[in-house]
Amino acid sequence: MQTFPDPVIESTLLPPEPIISLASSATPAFSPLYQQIKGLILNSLRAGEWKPGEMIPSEMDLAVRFHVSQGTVRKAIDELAAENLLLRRQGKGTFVATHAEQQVQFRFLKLVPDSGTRGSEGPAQRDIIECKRSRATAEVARALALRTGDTVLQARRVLSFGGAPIILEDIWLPAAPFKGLTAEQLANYHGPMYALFETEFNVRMVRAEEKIRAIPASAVHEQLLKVAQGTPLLSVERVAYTYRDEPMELRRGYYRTDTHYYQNTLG
Amino acid sequence: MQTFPDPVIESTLLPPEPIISLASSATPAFSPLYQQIKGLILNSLRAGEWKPGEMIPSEMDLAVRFHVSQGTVRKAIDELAAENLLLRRQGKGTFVATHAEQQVQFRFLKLVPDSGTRGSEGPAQRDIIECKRSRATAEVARALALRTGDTVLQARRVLSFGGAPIILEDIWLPAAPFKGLTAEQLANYHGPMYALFETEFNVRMVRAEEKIRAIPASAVHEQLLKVAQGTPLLSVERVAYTYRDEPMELRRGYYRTDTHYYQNTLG
DNA sequence: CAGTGGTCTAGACCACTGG
DNA sequence: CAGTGGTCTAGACCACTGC
Repeated sequence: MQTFPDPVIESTLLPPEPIISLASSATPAFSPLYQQIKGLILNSLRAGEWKPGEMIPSEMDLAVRFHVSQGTVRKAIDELAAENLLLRRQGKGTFVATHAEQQVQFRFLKLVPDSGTRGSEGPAQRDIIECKRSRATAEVARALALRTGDTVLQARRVLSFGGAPIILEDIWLPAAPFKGLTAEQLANYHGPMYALFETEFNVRMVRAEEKIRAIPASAVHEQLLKVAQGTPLLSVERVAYTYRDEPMELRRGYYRTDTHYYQNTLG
Repeated sequence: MQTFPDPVIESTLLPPEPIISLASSATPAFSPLYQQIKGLILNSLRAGEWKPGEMIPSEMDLAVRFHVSQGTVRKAIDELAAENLLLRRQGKGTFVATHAEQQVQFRFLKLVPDSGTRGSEGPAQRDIIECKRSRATAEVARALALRTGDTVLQARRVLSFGGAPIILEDIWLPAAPFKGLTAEQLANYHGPMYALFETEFNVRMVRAEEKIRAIPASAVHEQLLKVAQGTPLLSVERVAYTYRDEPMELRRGYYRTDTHYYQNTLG
């Protein structure tokens, strides 16, 4: 800011924003203005001020609101867009990213068929095998930052592509943030789960960590994935995080890799 | 540029650069100036004007050289840095990224131990098992954009962590770009391969694609990785690319995942 | 202290979208 | 056509590094 006045938030119709400053004194941790703006936008996203799929205010509007230049807002949005939290569309506006869009339907699914491309096998078929409320084991509790014995929602489903069962998934969700979600609801829902979470519970999965191993198929796998016991399967354990970096889902997937492979790009 | 003169390259000590312009007429494909600058910097990298680890000219110097503003050069460098081709260090300069740095030693190796962190097991031990010149099979040729029967360098090695053999790797390199590399040289080299490629052959691996599957251990795996035949292993097939997006290495890795796992982050 | 990258502003104009 | 994001410039100052 230098010779310019500190950006300060005037009272508006919206809840007041924190006062922003460069804190030009000998601060131990210097934080650039655009990072603070990024934080403010993130707060609005967390608070649900703009919902997934909606358009956020224009760069100029935000610049006025935060009392900074358009360029500073722009840099903040740039980073949020790079993290896939926002989506810029030239000539239209900037939108809150969502899992409901067809294009990014399978952004978190890295399994592709040996021949053809992602989706060339037609739409995925999702069959819920089992769905119940249960208690978190120590392992599940650790992954979801819960206490052992806390209530969790548990589901098991099979994903089929081109008619063949390819993936078996066990899913654990903390019960609290998904209050009102019944086992029946889950069992009867056949769309992408992350889209359901967004629209019904204002829970958006933003980032995930996967641990991948090779394991032998068990009797359960034999039955549900139609592979012989002992057949090597890809075990993909995923913990998905929200805007707040809270773990919100544990998912253990078992992938058949005789006709598909897990694709990864190293940059 | 608008009312400013087109940026044009004057004759310098360096080879002349292409003339840059915004091509403001009704061009079918509009390319912003900073993208063109990015391309010019990339060309210099490809040509080896600045070698891995070296510092490139300052933003101001490049702005003068390309007849654009510092901000435009900055945006070009920003993208190259985001792609891990350049490395910015505040107060020092911008450097050509390299695999020789300790910090990014294992940027392409995503296997981590169940307990502890990457490198907590001490330095990796690399044992070359076999190393020879051979002919590209159809499969290898396809992956490396060669013709079947072209000469390739082939190596097999075992990586051990904490004394235990964890990874078996088969590596194929096209012979032409690595002219002068002998099987003996490879066999006696025990550092990170990508660092050797940079310093000795001006070949820098920039990006890689991996296909991951679960496969049963064979007799070879039993012998070299000390696992029972049939034990599920992670099969990681990697094709690594250079600045020019040419495939320069095919690597088939077999990972034990009983004590380690493949870690991946989904953004 | 000079030199580097990093931040911030202000203003102009371009490219794209939709009514 | 107005409104949006996208590009480009010029200039000022800040933060960090090493001599």
